[in-house]
Amino acid sequence: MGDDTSLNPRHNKAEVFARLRDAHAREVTEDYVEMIGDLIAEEGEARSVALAERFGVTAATVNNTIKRLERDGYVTSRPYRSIFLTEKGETLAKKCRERHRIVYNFLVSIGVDPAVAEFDAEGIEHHVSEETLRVFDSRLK
Amino acid sequence: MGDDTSLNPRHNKAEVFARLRDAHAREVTEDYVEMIGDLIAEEGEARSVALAERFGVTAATVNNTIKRLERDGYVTSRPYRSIFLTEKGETLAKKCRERHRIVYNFLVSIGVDPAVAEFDAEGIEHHVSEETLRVFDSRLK
DNA sequence: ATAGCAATTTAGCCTTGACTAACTTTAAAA
DNA sequence: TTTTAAAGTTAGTCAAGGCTAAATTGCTAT
Repeated sequence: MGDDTSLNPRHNKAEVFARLRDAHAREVTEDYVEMIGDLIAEEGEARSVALAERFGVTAATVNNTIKRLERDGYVTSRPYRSIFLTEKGETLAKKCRERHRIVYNFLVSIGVDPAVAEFDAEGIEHHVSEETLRVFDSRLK
Repeated sequence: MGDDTSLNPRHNKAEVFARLRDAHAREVTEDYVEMIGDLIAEEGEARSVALAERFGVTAATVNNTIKRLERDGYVTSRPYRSIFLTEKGETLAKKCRERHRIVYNFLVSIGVDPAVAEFDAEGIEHHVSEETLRVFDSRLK
């Protein structure tokens, strides 16, 4: 606040878009830790090949992404071995899973077809603030 | 359908993520045509400097994006002059503005603070399917 | 024990969308 | 009319997130 653009609220959109760009930067990370968590729960371990199949990307792309997640402290991995979540990754995965659940259930509760809700929730979940999430959740009670 | 992954619905997520990636590719385009439309409506013309200020990016970034929008047929522009929407751009802008309005009004209607709703709508609008949008809209009646 | 296949990694390429720095054009003030 | 500031453009860089092709590793069945 205090800059010239804040005088007119109609023109003060830059912050909104800056936060939007931040959200984008986090999306792939969130989707990966969530999926790695799912794979460990469902299949006992998270392998590159399973991530590639579920995201619909190549193994090379998965490899790149896992390196970045490792660099950023969300996962650990050793060459030719499966992938593990760190504490940090585990925490994020849990938060994302819960958020996904709330968004999905909310959409279904207002009458969206479950298949469509699954689709939309995957995109929407990354852009729902804590406050909006609480409103969604309160509507499920 | 018909591929091996479709046998187990839990594992058939690739299509969801492919559509999510498509949505991302369209987001910047949608935000720009919407903003260009707003600027023309509010100020009579859309200049690079105004786009840069409202999105919170540099003039160089705006320039790059406008070139891409021009390549893709959404806008026309001549060097050192203001930017115009084509028919195609106009149509998209109108659709986006309407979608934004519905998402925003829906969030406010369920109790989200207007400032938060403005924030969240900017991210959510790109990930709401036609069907979910209709459900949102029907709830506003 | 090893041959061969599946999984993983590496290398190199592309586009998008961001940046800075330097340059050019336009338009307004002196 | 000239100077100068604002606006726009260009060039070069970077990271993310895709891809293909080729090399390497690990596992399994013979």
